[in-house]
Amino acid sequence: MADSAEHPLRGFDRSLPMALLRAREAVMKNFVPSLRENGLSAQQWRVIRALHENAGLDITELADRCFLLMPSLSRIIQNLEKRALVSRTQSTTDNRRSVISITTKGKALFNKIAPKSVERYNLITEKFGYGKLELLYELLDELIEKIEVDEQAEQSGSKKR
Amino acid sequence: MADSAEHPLRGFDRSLPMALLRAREAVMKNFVPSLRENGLSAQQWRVIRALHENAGLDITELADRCFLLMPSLSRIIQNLEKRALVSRTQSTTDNRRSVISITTKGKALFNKIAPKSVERYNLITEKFGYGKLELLYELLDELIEKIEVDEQAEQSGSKKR
DNA sequence: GAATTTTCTATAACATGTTAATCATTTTAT
DNA sequence: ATAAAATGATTAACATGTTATAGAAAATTC
Repeated sequence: MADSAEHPLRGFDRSLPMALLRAREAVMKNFVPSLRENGLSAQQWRVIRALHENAGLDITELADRCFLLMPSLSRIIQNLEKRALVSRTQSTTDNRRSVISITTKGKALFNKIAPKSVERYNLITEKFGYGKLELLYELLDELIEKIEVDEQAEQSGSKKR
Repeated sequence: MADSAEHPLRGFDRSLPMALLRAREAVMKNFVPSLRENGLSAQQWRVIRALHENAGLDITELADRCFLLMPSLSRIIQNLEKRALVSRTQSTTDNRRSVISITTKGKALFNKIAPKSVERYNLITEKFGYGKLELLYELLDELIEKIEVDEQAEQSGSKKR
């Protein structure tokens, strides 16, 4: 048996979700102010970035890449559309589908913000160490992988379907 | 010079905030359903836990421990108060201060949920490995530490006060 | 090919995140 | 002691998270 049955509820501010949340907040503090100066939230920035990498995505695809839920993304797109940072066209092959693209204005904003983000990111890499950062990525990926496998096991196991 | 100036904007779904977010979401999926069955959000559960560990906290202290902003916490307490899971009294030494305590009903709910959370946590520990989990904690703590130092340097440096 | 099911998107309703503003109550400065 | 500043908590206003629901259009089944 593993040494996993004797721990009570962890120190709470030392729980895993809390640790991840704190770390994320600490990282975000490096990026949010510069975004805010340019009138963008972190989520809006994610959308802009995704569309800059690959313009012409339908909303479901965009939600997947940005890790946003559809209702949130739906509102975000409406917002960005009003500001003419993105544009929407209807798919010719599927009338349900909207295709979102970044506009010239959106690209300009991206080009204004991106260098600062790179700079911030490099600063973090420098302070924390490249090796440790890579190790952290690996651990996070592995954590996700192991946990998600678990979910599938539960679905095909205890639950129906 | 470190090897930090040559990276363009990272692959995006491979950015550090995104990796931390994904990991956190994956972890939370293990806890949220059981909380939800008992009518609690993750944030409400944090408050209940904090008060179970130490009843009689003022709201600022509670916000700090739960890593919640005051406006959010203010609303959460109002909600929990309506449901009689926590109670509020006025500080005798400082009339601005509210002191929040967990009620008997709140404790009962805690005792109902806590075992399941422990179980879930142990499962994660088992799947991911105790050593890796500890390593992850260390890395996250160190990341936070290094980044926050950076913030202070900026504050006393380029910005005033 | 009509009925059923699935998919894509949007909306509803409520909780939370986030910045700014407000208000009352200390605390500090003078 | 009074004015000024700081603190504890709430509210306002808006964006997002989250689950459920709805609607239209495709895909599937029969």
